[in-house]
Amino acid sequence: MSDYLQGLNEPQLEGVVNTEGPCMIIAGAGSGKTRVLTLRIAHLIKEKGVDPFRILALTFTNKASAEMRSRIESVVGPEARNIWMGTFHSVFAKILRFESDRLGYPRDFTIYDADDSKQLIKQIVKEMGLDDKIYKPNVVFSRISGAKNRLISWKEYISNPLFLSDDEIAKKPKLGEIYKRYCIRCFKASAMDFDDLLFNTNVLFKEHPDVLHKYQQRFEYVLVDEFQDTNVSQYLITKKLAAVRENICVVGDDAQSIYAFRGADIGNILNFEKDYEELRTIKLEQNYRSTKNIVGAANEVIKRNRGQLPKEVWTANDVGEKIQLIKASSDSEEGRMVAGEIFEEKMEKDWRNLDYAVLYRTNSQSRSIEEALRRMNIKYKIVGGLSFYQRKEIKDILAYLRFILNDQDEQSFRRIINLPKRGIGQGTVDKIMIAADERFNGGIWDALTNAPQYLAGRAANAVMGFVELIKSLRIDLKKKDAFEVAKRTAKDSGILKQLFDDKTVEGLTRYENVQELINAVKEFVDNPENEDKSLTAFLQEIALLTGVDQDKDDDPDKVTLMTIHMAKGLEFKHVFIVGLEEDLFPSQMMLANRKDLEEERRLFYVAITRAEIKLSMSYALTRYRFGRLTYCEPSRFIDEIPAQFLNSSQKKTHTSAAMSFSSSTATKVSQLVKNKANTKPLNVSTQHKPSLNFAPSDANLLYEGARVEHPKFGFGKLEQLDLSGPNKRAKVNFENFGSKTLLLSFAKLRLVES
DNA sequence: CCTTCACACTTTTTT
DNA sequence: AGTGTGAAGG
Repeated sequence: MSDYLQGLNEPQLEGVVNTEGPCMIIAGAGSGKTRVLTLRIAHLIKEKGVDPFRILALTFTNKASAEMRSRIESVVGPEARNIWMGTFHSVFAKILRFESDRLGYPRDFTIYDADDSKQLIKQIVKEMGLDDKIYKPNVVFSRISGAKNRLISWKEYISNPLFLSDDEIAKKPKLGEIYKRYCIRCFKASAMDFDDLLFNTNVLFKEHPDVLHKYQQRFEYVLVDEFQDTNVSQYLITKKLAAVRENICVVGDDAQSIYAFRGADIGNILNFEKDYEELRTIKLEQNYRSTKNIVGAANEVIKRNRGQLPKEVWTANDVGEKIQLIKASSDSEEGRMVAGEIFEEKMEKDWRNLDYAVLYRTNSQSRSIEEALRRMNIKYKIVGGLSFYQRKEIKDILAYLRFILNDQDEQSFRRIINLPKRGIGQGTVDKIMIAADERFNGGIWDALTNAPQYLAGRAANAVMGFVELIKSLRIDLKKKDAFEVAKRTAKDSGILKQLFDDKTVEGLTRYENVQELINAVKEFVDNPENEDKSLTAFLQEIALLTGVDQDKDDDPDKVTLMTIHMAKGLEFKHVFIVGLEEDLFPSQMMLANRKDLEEERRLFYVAITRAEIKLSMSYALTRYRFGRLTYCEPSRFIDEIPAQFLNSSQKKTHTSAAMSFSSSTATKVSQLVKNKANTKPLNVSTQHKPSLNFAPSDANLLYEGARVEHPKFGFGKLEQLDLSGPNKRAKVNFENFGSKTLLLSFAKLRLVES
């Protein structure tokens, strides 16, 4: 037996050596999934003599693929570099670029990010004279995205009465038309959005059998990681590619499916069994990561979901510490308690910062944690959130680079045409776009170079200045490498100078960020692992970066802060799950139906199973949301963990959450308010102390004219009640604070019997 | 054409 | 709280 097979358990070994034919590995959390996948590939190369060029391995993040690659390399050597491995999006972007002419796209097509897409949708909605309150970019975008992920083209969409009547009922009858225009505009702009990369790959394979055939021949073995998170579009691509040899291996865990909102279809796992009769199914059930307490708690939580694939995750590890439950009076105290806990435990056990992760449901929760960590001088890093490449100044430079390569890229054009200010306002831009449409067959560049034909002198001159700038940068592109072009772009565009002249702190940071970007291009060009050093390749790479990829870190010893979604696949000695409050986690958006709530529960399961040795969960009784203080109740998820796994001294019963809120919470709240009042002594005397029995009334019981009590503002008369729309409001005239409009979703009002 | 100010809306998660 | 949009005025 080869030495790399040592130490594998029975099913793991089976997963590694049975390389032929369709195979599905259901891998429980922490069961050594990545190990099996990497060794399987290593085995293919080393034992079966498969050419690495003929292996296609698809992962969810670049980080996962980089890690797998290096682990394979440690077994088989540098040959591992030749494996086709990457995210779905990056692998098929590469293929699409190569085959772009088949679809009528230029090789240097632009990849639109979600921002670009929404911006374009906004424009289209406006141009169609529709109400952007009804056709919100986010909603429209997710509808379009959903259609593409299910491989429904705009043509099918607008000719299918089912969708149309759906949209009629949703009072958005024009969605199909928007979808159509959106696709046409993207194509005209020589741009593909994220979903197009998969959608168009499907089109490519469907309409060009010879191309499909080529790749079918090339890839003898197809492997898919995180299979539970693939959507129909992705599944079909892999299925088609593997259709000839059927050497397809998928690895996933239905209990960790957390991307249904993005079109991931858990049905793929179930269908897989139907699609391949000869399917070999392997279950990895032994958890090597976590303590018995953590595994036990996770099992109990996930048991509440229906329709799981039967499996029993167990561990031979120690029982370990019980799960710690932290109750805080406010979000900022939650941060302090978490930071304090880390500080103390680090001293006590001699652990390092990198042993810790703080996980939350929404990015906005990071702030209070950051503040506390900073105050205690604990180094931390935030994974995801606003990434480097999403910063304004960076996107500005990137827009220039994109436009140099693709002068049909409308979104980039709009971004840079007047940046820095060169006297080309909205009116002129509109004229240019109209001229492009009417006189130049949609060609933006032609419209620009012929500006004097239809623009007044001053505006025309400004436009010609811009044209000259782009032209000269383009000449550079032919002669010099991507780094030189990026450097000159930053300089010649005037952006660098503008930032340099801004002597504020933010201005300096922005200036440094742009320098940083130029360095990134340099690194890209200098990196021998990148075969393609073109500017296009660089732009593609950063467009498809995933959140977990971008930690180019000097000092690795940092506490990790991130959303639970980003944490999938990672592990830490001590994990904190913060913000375990109703309406936050589970999110209020996910309470409507069982399916959504179950996805939230799987998310909770993912969070729990990230912990190796210790798990802490926290909730706060008050929290600032939308800039307002709101009152919170502990999450139902806390109750789903049996007491035997919890640190009982802290385990509180909240069978009557409202009651406990009225006593202990109310006093804490008033203390909190007092503390705050110290900085603003004005309020001290007028601050209301809620009644001892204060408990919020059901919003449905409220009526106009009622006498109500608010924990902070005291007594008042309900003057106006607006229950229409999602934001139910009440206008209350308070005795001591005057008239205020309160959102009922936040404000707790008690009906006072008269 | 550009700047400033008031406002509304936001927070679900991401390739 | 923070950002983005639209109106008004310069």
